[in-house]
Amino acid sequence: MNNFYLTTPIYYVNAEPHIGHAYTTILADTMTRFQRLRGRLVRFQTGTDEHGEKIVEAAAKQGVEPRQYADRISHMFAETWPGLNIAPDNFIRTTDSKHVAAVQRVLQDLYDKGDIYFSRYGGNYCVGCERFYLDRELLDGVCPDHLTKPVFIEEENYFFKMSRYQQQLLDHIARNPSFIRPERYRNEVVSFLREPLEDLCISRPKTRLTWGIEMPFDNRFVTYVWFDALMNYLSGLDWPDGDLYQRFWQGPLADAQHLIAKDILKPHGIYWPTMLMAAGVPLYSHLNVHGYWKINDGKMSKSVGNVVKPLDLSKVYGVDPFRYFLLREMAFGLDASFSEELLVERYNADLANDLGNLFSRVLNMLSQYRQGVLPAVPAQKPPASQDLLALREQTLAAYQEHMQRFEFHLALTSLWAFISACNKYVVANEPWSLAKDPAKAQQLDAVLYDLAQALAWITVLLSPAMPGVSQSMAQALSLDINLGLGLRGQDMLKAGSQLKRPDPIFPRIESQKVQAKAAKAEEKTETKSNKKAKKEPMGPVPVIDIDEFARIDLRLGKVLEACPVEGADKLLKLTVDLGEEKPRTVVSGIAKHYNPQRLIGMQVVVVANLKPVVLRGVESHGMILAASDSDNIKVLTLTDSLAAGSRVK
RNA sequence: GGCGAUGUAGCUCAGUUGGUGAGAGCAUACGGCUCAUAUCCGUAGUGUCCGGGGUUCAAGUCCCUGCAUCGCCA
Repeated sequence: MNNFYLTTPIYYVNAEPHIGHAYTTILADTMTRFQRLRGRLVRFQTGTDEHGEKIVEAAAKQGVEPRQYADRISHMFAETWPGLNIAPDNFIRTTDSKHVAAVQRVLQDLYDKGDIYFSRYGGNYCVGCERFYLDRELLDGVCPDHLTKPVFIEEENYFFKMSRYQQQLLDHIARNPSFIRPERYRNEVVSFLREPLEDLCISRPKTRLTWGIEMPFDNRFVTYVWFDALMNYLSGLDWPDGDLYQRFWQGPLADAQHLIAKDILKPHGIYWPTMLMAAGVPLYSHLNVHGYWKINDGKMSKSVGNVVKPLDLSKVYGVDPFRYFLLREMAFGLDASFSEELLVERYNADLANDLGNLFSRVLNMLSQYRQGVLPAVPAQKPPASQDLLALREQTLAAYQEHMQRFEFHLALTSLWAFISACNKYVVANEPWSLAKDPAKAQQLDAVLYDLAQALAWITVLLSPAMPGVSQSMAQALSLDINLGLGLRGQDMLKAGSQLKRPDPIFPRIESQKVQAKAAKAEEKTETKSNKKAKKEPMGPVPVIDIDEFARIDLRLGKVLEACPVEGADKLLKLTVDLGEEKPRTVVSGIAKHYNPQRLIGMQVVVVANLKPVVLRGVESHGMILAASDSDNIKVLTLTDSLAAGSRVK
């Protein structure tokens, strides 16, 4: 079982990516990074589901073809993932020709085999719901959702003989208790399977729907939802003949798993396995099911929610802390609440205080007492050293066990117990006291050695959840994170290597600031209606400390291009080199005071970590500093020249 | 309406097959340290284990019922 295949659902393109999509995909990314760390061959697939009536409607609303519409939203999904440090190996679309071919192939096979049949049936059809209702489902003869009377429609369609595989599936689940996990979801499926299954309607006549995959044996119909959507897991592996299919699904080393949210349990826990049985394809090994994020919880959504969507919080607090929060806060399988407040709490307690501070204090002591050079392997270890090592091994075992079961929150909890033990280890040994007594130099060496090795080890175990941050941690430690040695419990840092003392990796978020932020947002929405009211009087500016100032990333930039913004008399669109891969676009309100030509080549100071904003249709990534009095605006510049991107403070 | 899940300290959750005083983290209060991002370490509390009824020597843990929240209903 060395080849690990993990999929997310393919996301329906009737909505833009939101926190639910992000959560599933971040979990999958974390899991696949973990499996890679263990040395397994890994394939991680996500993608988009693009057919169906809703897409036709949505496209029509925007006056475009379904294909065009699907392209646009699908790209939106594909482009969201790298921004969240998510790196899928494959992005599949149900409009891909190879997917269409695979769907038609399986439909033809099952039709030939007699598992798909044609049948006429009549029923109460609710136009609003686009579905048929059984008599017992109706409320006093009307649709329970729309409260309208359904129309009786008689229609012919194709059906999949799902009922034929019901018992076989029950047997399979009985033999493989963790086929569907956590347990609660297996129970749900099993209890559903105790009732007789009805066959699955898998087609729509083209008179009602054309945006779909045509039935290979009847061109009057397209296939509806299930075969189209679920088959992506196989078509993405070039089923039936591809090497990938062999390696990741059918072969003896294959371990294929799905990850879904609980709302699509039935299609994945019942339809999909029975479809696989019918097609003679082996079943996946595990269906992993997670819960829902409740967003409208507490004040946050009211005060800040208008301004900040959950996904935008990743930009405010950092992608990796955002990932950590999602992984740690939700007990896998259960529902959880999402709010900015909870995110900040988690960030400060776990990341800033426990981990960030440990990292900082250890590297700082190494730097102060040993010039950042890692001491040699100590001949004599302090008594608590063995305990720390034992805990490390214990933690490693627990961490791996939980990760294998998708219990991310427990894996991280166990890692944090070790981080906490490291902090206790510092206090117990008091390196600052040892440093004052030259006779205790060896003891000090031993303590620092243990702590540095612990940090390296933490860095590795953290890397699946926080790939970006652990990369910079590794850099400070001169650690090659890709060695994967962390999982073997050995010391990874070489004695004598030079460690750096980095800036705080998780600067603490001041809660007062958060409150102030929320208050500001509230104020903003309130004053929006009476915009004209007044300009804010310049009251006394509150005193801030150096840390607060340090949160503003000021950089030296060189203006490459400058031109007016159409339809705005005050704005200039500037292209500024900040020493990054690509120059940035920055919009500045100085058009009345500067001729664009004069700005080109000028060195300016840019607020580099300002939240991007769209001004007159131009997206601005930063702000140019300028001084102004009642009549004039003057851009800040340098009399000498320095490299673009230099830090200003 | 049908099926299912959940309801344990202010918050988020653990509590194995019913059995020694009901736990953890965060938040709160107090004390200690000073290497560190006003961080870390230690100590302290609080709970009609959703309500009601039942089984049992013994129930947060099993049964019935009510309430609340959530999901699914092809």
